[in-house]
Amino acid sequence: MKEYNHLKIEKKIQENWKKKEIYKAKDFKGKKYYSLIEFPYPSGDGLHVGHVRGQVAMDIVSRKRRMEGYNVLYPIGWDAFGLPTENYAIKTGKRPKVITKKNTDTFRKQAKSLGISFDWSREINTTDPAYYKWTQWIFLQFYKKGLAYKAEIPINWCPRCKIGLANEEVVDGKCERCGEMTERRMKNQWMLAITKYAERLDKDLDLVDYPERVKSSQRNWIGKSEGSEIDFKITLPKNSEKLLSRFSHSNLTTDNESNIAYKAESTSQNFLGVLKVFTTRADTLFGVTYVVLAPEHDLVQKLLPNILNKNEVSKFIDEIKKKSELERTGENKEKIGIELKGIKATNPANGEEVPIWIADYVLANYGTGAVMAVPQHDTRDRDFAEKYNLPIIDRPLVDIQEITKKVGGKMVTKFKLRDWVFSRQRYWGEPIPLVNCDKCGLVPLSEKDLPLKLPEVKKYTLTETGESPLAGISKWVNTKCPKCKGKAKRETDTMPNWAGSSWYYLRYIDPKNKNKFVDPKKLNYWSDVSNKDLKAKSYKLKAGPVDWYNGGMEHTTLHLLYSRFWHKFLYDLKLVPMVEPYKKRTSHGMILGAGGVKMSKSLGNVVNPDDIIKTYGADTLRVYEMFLGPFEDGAIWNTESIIGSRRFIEKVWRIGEKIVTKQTNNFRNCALGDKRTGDPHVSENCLSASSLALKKLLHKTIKKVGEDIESMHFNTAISSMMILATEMEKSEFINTDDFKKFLQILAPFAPHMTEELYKQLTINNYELKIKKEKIISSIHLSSWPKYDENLIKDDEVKIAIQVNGKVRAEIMIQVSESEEIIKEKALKNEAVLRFINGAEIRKVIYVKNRLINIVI
RNA sequence: GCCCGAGUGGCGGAACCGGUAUACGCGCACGACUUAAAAUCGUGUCUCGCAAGGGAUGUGGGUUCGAUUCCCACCUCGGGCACCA
Repeated sequence: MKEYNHLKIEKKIQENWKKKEIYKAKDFKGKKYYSLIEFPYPSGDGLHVGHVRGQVAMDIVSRKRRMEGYNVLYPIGWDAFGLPTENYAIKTGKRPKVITKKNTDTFRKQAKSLGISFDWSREINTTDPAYYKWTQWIFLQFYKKGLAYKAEIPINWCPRCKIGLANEEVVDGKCERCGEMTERRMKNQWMLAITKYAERLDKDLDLVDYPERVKSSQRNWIGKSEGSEIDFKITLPKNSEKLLSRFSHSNLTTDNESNIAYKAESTSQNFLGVLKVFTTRADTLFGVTYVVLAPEHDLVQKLLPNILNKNEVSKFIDEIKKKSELERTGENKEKIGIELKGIKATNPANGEEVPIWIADYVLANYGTGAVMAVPQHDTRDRDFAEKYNLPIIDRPLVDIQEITKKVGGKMVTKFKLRDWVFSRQRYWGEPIPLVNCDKCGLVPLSEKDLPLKLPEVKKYTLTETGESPLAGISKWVNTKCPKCKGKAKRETDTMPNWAGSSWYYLRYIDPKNKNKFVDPKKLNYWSDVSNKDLKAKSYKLKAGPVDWYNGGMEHTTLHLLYSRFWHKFLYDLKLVPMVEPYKKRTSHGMILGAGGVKMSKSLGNVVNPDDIIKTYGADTLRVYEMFLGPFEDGAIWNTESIIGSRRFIEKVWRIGEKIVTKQTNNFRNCALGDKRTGDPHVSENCLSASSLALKKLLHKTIKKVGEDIESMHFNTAISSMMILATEMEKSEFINTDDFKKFLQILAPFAPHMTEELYKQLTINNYELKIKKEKIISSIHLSSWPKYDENLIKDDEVKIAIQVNGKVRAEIMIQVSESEEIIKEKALKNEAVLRFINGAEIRKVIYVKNRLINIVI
């Protein structure tokens, strides 16, 4: 045994793992555990230290589960469709497929060099036709159920590049490439009706174990709110003089029968329509002084003939429509609007006629696209009222439910969530598998024609009209209708990069299946659904197949929500057994560069894991990243501190070396066993006080590390192992079995070094030679050590003695000693007496095994 | 503006359920080993004070025998959402 050479050891151990396939998950074998990380986008920059953090954390969990006897599925794949690859292809002329191949090769090599225990036999790639066949297939199921539909919606249009941009490509309202301000333009887009699942996506968060911040962020995004829908009748103004006088003299009663009666009057020939508003504050109905419609509201066009200032209004609407989302909703944007002159709305609560306005601060796609304005209670309405000199009146509040009922409205639930814009005018994505037939209209491809492969193109840039590059390949576009065999054209849009990642966790279960997206039997196994469960149907309102899913906070409202939506849809089609895909979700914080800034190429502060592995080794990098700080928080990278983790690894190595070369006294040489600890190898005689203390410390550490891994407190787990290593190195006597237990709990963190030492120790273990036991193949398949309850209890503890809450002395006590005796001891203590100084003792508080507080 | 999260040494951070604040690591200083250096090991390292002792967990209050922990107000930073009626 020689000096610790991480390069040699790690290479050797990794080759051995590969040969023996020890991380392969086997279907239908024993109790399963499914741990998952978000599969990375294989960018040209290679693996980031941030990826490493998440992969290592779940690797630790997965390794511990294996040692606990679970059949663990810890898979990996590539979320490879996406813009950076496509942009790189445009710039270099290289084929996206080739770029992706190169990048995934790099990522794979890097993950392997980190010693992550992925099951490489299940690797998937979203750009592989064998994979996206099923992405397209699921899309067609959405289509068949009417949940995938086409709609004219506004997109971000860059007037200089003459292309439509995805929201991700618009930065501060400007085109990411040329910096031109983008405009809104109407375009026919594919949509997925996620809003149909809004209620369930909100409610079912109760069924899963997600961090509170993730749940609240999703709930925020879904934006459920309960309110009232109330109708305002629109009429030509009548009795305007009478109304004005009413307005100024009306008393402040809230329960006004004559006002309600007034409602009937308005159903005259002046009636023009009904304006439905949504409000969460129906209680303020008596404070309404005007109503506002979104400029895009359908009713506006219908009312136009009756509006006196229709030219001005039309002009106003045109201007608003041209504006981008940012211009319209940007920060501190001043609200603009225009009154629809010549018509009035009637407040159903008191029959008052109020003016009707349209304004940019009312959104067409939320609620009913119209609001009742109560400047007294709403700051936005107040701003607007002040600007346009609209009345602001104060009226008493009434009961929401009561008033809603009284005015003939109803209580409703609304969501902020909007349907998902599912098409991209891009090349590097899954083609949408439908054709437009002149005769039959939109026709989906049949399953046997899937996958609809992405064709090769010469240019990846968009066409002149802003369509996908696919639109330029007439050979591909012009096809036959699957239904009537007549002429048809393919859809040329592709899916967003969120498509492939919405169901990938299911494919890992059965990655090579050619006939189904996943085999239901395998899915049931990996979801822990037994035949018995199937009969009882008790499993449905649970989450699975994934037991533990770790990923970044940045995916909380997009990927995580989208994949929950797809899963629920598949559940409704009876294709997956449970309503939720992920039982438990955790999120890690970002790793930042020095000074707490994001790592970026332009700042030159990007840390390449390859360099760290080369210099310090994968084990050191793994320990370092886990030791950085609390896993769920962000962390600041500091290359200078890595040395601490390396020292720790080397320290453990030195202890191992000492044992292997027999430079230490080993309890094993003592005969008989130890009755107290039940360890057959340890004799009572050999167990000196110091070595018993070491044994106790070991068992406490086993307990702590086990618990800390479960709660992802990796930093404190490592800290406790550092303490143990220091104590072991100091100790004259080290029990080989005890040291092996230490190696086992360290193994998930530093899998290479511990594997090597474990092997060395096993080979050198003379008892095993005597027993002719088989040499254990890998520490990672050994059993997670159990701690001894008796050994984690202390017989003696140090407690503090406080006088008036201040620590004045410390004493050792036996745990078995009674409270009275301990208090007596404390009151006799010299230092304590000095502070009491004859004063009257009012109270003595004893906290078991902690402290005594004497109040004087 | 709203919703989360967080403020502890020179730095990253510990502290269970309200019970000895500053574990562990980095850095720094000194010492041992060495011809020397590196590595390693040891000692020290919040602050004021010679000491006895006092003061410190963003700030100011409160509850309590006792508060980093609970409550109220405020300040700062990070993240998310943002004209959502």
